Amino acid sequence: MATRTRRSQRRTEALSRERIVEAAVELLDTAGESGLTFRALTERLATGPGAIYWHVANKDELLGAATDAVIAAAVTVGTVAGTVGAATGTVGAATEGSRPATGEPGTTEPPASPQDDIRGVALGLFDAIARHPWLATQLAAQLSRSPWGTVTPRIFESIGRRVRALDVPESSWFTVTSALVHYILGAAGQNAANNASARSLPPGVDRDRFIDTVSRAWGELDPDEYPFTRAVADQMRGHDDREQFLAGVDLVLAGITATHHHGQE
Amino acid sequence: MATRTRRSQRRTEALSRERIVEAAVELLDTAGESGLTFRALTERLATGPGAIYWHVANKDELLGAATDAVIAAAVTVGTVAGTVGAATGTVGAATEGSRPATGEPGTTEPPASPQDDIRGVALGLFDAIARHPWLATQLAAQLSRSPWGTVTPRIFESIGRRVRALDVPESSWFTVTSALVHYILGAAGQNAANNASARSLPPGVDRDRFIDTVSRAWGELDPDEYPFTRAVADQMRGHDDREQFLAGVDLVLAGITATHHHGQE
DNA sequence: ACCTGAACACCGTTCAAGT
DNA sequence: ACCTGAACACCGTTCAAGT
Repeated sequence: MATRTRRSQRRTEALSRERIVEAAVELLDTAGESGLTFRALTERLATGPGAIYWHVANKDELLGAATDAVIAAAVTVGTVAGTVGAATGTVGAATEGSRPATGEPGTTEPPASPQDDIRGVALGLFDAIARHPWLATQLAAQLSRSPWGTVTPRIFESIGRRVRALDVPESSWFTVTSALVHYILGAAGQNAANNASARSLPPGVDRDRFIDTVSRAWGELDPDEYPFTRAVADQMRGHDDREQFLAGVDLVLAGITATHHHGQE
Repeated sequence: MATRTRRSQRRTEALSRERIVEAAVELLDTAGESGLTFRALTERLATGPGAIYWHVANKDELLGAATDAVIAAAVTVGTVAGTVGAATGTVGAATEGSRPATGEPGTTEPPASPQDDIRGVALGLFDAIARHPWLATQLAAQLSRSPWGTVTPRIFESIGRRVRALDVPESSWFTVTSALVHYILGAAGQNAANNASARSLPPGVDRDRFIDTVSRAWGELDPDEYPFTRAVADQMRGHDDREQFLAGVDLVLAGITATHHHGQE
């Protein structure tokens, strides 16, 4: 009933699309996908549903805008650390994807290779999706609703620029970039899904214990139907999520190099 | 109002979980994700909501069961054409993934390479997701709800067995299989998303015109923010979806071979 | 131009009651 | 054991009315 102590917080700023999207992201982060309702939103923003509908067409558009804002921030910061440039969606732009990661262009280090650059962007997306687990579902939904929207091109552009820096023939740019983006979104999405369900477990069960649980469950599958899965069940234990993710990126990068050098049309 | 001519069809069979899941899949296929409601379901099954709740815990479980049934069928048929074996979820098992595809183990052909085998399974999943576009969203949702569920192991097992047939060291099985599965689900999901929104366009606009539209939209993006995406906009035109998908699979396969042969730990 | 808030249609879920 | 169907709580969305 009583929502913390935040109720009717005497609106200071005027309502705006930006403020609404910001509140939506907060709600999604703290209360999950099912926590984003117009009633929760109106309470948090101390207004009525009609006011929100003045700035936003409907819930789908709101979810799309929230997704776009977070992705835009994650992808923009990837470019040059510190130089945020033109972050159109400003929600949390300063902190998104800040964790520097393996081969990120650092402070005094020599310019990174295109490969390291790609790893950096990939990790930025991976971390953003890990921080906002609802992105896993929403990215899929958003792409269904409008692939001509802004979120796909944003990701595509960010990866594609680095692909251009590899020695891949121009005729393969689209195929290669698509493959990278698909792997990144697939892997990051699955990871976020894992995190989301780890979070919903009985409290006191932390991340490691969760992987342990899944690993054990896989180890106890029917030996006739799932021999392989049983066999690798304990390989998933102790593996760091981000390392695992990067290993996959490297696999695709290796494939790109191999395919290009051998020149098999 | 009037639902075709199927209303109150004098239930012949007794209600069962299987029949409910089957009806759910049909509803999802014909009416989309928003078309699956308990009211539509009760009408189609000529029963009340209470009856459904006797067999199924809630909507999430129903969606999970529908997803699992379709994935199980798609993945099982991939093994040996015609020998369906133990198809636990029988929804449309006969027709799922039947289109033989490039390197599928055919009638009189020599046994396919592990690579061709992997391409076959990947295409089976790709086609299943293309036929049931709601899978794109539901796979993501399902993995969030219960990664210890049966759908992940099913896909993992199916790909993993073929990975074992490649000359990859056992210590890399998990990483390599994960990478393949992530790419497949990511790419198939995005493709299904495209199909889904192509379908929701004003009628008379077919698949080709849709890609044309997106391609043109990408070609008209801001040159300052999206130079790369603009440049490859017309590469996406005329590209066959399945070929594009297989090219990505080949890229990952090439990466696996390259990484293994060079032995870079 | 921007906001209010009651009202509407619809949805997932429950449950006392039937067979 | 299995099914019925009215009822409940809640949700997205609308709209006449206000400023």
